[in-house]
Amino acid sequence: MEIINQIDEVKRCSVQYVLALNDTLNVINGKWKLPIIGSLMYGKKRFKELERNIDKISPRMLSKELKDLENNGVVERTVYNTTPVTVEYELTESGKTFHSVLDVMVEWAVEHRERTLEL
Amino acid sequence: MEIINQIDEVKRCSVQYVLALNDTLNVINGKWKLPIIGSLMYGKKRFKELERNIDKISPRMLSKELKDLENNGVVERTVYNTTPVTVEYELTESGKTFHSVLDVMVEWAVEHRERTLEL
DNA sequence: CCGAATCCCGCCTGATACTG
DNA sequence: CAGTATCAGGCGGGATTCGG
Repeated sequence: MEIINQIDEVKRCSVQYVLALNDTLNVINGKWKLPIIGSLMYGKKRFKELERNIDKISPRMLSKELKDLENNGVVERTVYNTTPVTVEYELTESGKTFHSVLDVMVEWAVEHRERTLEL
Repeated sequence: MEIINQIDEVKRCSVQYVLALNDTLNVINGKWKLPIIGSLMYGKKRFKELERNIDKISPRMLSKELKDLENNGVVERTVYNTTPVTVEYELTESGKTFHSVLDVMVEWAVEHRERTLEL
């Protein structure tokens, strides 16, 4: 058991660990990434729909954040040749599984609150 | 199964969920929180030790971030009446369990890389 | 409709110096 | 040692305008 913990600590210390952690942080960072992901959890949406769904976001920010998420492989963008053009955004498979990360974050916070209030 | 997923979605939509998520985000945000937590994972440390351990952090930032983490119940501060004063920082119980959140973030990132490279 | 380009501001952060 | 004080710079992000 002791040796197991040491192995885990080594793993946690590795460069790979830190790099992977950064990947996840990049999906989270900024003010709008999570609201966008949250909105897309319910299915594909168009640009304007997202803009309406997410409170107070400007098209500039929405565009920038969507591009980030696309580069990170979390969101997929599809353009349809209609006039005017229609663009749809949806979560990739990885994007869909991201809720598991969020769930753990929430779980920790809830337990943390209980532990903190106990004092 | 379908009904279960709906319950989960409702849960994820609730105000409580978002608030808890924010709690966790506050523990993560900024450039220095995770390095500090990581450094304290190996045991209690004094201010100067942390400053030496964490690359390029200024005392100003270290002080501020430690104060944040203390307010969030993740770090505990102990002052000893020596001359000159000795101050030790250590993770609270919640702080120690936080690695479980980090592990899940890393796990997601690793799987995400595999899925993305497959294409 | 779907953005790109531009301008601008606040605050977060870094650097440096100083105190109990 | 363990921080605080002060100033300056950069960058995230808001507002607005314009183009395909």
